[in-house]
Amino acid sequence: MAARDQQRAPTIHDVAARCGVAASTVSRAFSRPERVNAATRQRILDTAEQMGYQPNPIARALPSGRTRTLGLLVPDITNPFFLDLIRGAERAAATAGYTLVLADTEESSDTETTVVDRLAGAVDGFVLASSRLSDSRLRAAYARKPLVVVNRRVPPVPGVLIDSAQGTRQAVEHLASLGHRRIAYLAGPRASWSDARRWRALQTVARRRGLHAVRIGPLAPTVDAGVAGADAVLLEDVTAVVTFNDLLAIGVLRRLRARGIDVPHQISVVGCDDIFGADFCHPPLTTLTAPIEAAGRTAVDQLLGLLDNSAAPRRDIVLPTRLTIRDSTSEAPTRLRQEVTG
Amino acid sequence: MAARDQQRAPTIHDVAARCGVAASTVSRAFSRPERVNAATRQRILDTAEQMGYQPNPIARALPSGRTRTLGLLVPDITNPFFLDLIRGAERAAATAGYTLVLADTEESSDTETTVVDRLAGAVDGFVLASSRLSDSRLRAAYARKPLVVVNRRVPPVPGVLIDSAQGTRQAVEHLASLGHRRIAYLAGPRASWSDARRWRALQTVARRRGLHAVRIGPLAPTVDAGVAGADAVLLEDVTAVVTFNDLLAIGVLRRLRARGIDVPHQISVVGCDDIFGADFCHPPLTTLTAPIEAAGRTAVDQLLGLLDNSAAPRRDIVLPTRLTIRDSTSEAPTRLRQEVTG
DNA sequence: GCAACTATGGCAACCGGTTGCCAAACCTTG
DNA sequence: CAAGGTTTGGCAACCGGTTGCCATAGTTGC
Repeated sequence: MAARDQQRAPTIHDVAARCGVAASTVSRAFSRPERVNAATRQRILDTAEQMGYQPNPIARALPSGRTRTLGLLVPDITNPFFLDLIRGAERAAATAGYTLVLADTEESSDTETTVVDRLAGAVDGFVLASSRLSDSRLRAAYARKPLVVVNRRVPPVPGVLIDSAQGTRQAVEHLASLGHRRIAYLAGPRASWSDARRWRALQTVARRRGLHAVRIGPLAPTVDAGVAGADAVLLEDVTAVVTFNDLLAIGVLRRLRARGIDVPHQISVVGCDDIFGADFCHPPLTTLTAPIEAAGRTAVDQLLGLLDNSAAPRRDIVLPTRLTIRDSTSEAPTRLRQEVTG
Repeated sequence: MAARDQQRAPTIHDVAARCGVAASTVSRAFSRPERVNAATRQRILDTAEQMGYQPNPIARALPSGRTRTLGLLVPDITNPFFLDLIRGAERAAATAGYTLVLADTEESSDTETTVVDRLAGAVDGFVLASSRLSDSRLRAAYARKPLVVVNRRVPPVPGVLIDSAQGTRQAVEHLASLGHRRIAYLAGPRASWSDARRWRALQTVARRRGLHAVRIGPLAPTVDAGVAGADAVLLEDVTAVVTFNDLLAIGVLRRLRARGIDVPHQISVVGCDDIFGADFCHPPLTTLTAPIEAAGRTAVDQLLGLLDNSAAPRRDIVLPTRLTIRDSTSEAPTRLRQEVTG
């Protein structure tokens, strides 16, 4: 079976020859029906069908400069958070007849730059999720190509933001009403916009409710980091932990369990995102449910809007989170010291 | 900020003009360094660098017919199994300097055909994971384009197979040694190659060990189907369930828990794949660990091998699974009837 | 019956690279 | 110094479509 003999795909010229017309007529039969006689057109369409003609997207893209392809860059495919994001983006792209190119930037700003440069000529625009690029580099990229960022705020680059501030408020009030007085926040990556937002929201509500809040981190947004973070939490005199994301929370649950600490009765844990698994880990995780798939979808829709620049001057789109209460939170233990510090 | 003014990217001609050479010389400066004077070449490279020239991948692909892009089609992005597969494929593609196009075929053979047709001109080859295409359609596609299938055996199309037969044998022997005599198999989709393999392996070992095995299904490979399947399991007089995949197993765990049935002491559960979450569900799942990411990587490597048809006539690559014992299996309950039937 | 208009299809340039072929310039060598 | 060989760079065709412009034929109106 040596060399595979790819039979060359029929081109517009093959169809034209078979029909006895010019290639341009065949082209128009597809793209400008009104410019060609109905009978001729039908004949061309029939022959094309019969020959199995498929327009070559590459050749089509060259003159027009439009590939009907979108690039989605994520810092780490490994993270299930991005699974939902990819899913939403893929759905939206497919619906619009666009193709999605997926790339992992490996949490590296340099890799991200390289990939953007390499792909720039091959896609009509980018969705950069949790970009590690600096603001200025993002703006520079935006000047070259249509671009939407997810979970970054870099005007004038349009962004889709999952805002956990509101959800965080709910989470802290939930904890407060359960009698918790001292809580820890397990922070995410230093550069994360979401992390900053969440910590600020948490602090604000904690102050208003008279709770004491300590920040631990920054940490990588992974299960392993959560395992390590749990030990740090135990050094603090707290009865509840709020984590940057569910991966961290799951790591915390695992470690606390290994150390024989009962969740939620000794320590309550609140995650963020409600990723796959948050509902069946042990105990099922109280978490901030984030519309991740919607974010992916929205980002692509925004990008498509940018592409036909018909669209009005756009602003960031903020999607809210909400608290989902499961079994990893309960009343604060009474046996621990709980003097209110302020 | 009305219409975005995309500054046109510099082309080979712009660089050529700036250097006072012909475009072809610039092209050769990149692709055939030995065909151009070292000094000239350096001058060109410098100007290109300074002008921010990036070769246009589309234009490059047109004459060569090679896009350095691979298409990965999965039946359902929602399934975390494919997350690992995507990850492996993306890594392998990136390593080889290839770009990955991702598409969801929505479990539909027609969608899959459409997507393959649409993408055929834009990619150098396909990886079809758990394809829903018929054998003949797969062979037809293979005649048109380099192609690798995952978890399908359709000679002469090269395949990467995660073979759970060996692992299934281990799983059944594990259950047998724990005293289980009657086990149920929760089957996956009807068209699944893996499902057929597993059921056959399970039956064979069961017979040899004098166990009774019943098959329940076919079922969709989802958590919800597992929830429903659990009830069917309870109608059978069994002490253990082996499921087609972890999603089903997680559904079973959830349902049994809801019905107050203790896993593993009343019923043992064995999953398959060891997806994200299998280690932290409750109880942590005994499962067949499948090298999913390796499968994605291998499939892409196979495909790349096909592309420089240097490669020798290739055969299917079979990757083994192995049993990972966690806490969802234990000794068979003694209070249940256990007469050996057979 | 002729001018003016419309419908239809072909020609050729173009998108941005790649590459076969040729020619000029330079280098060897006897 | 001439003959032959080697370097080096330019020209032009090509990949497979799209599209502006023109020509022809057919239609309409007066």
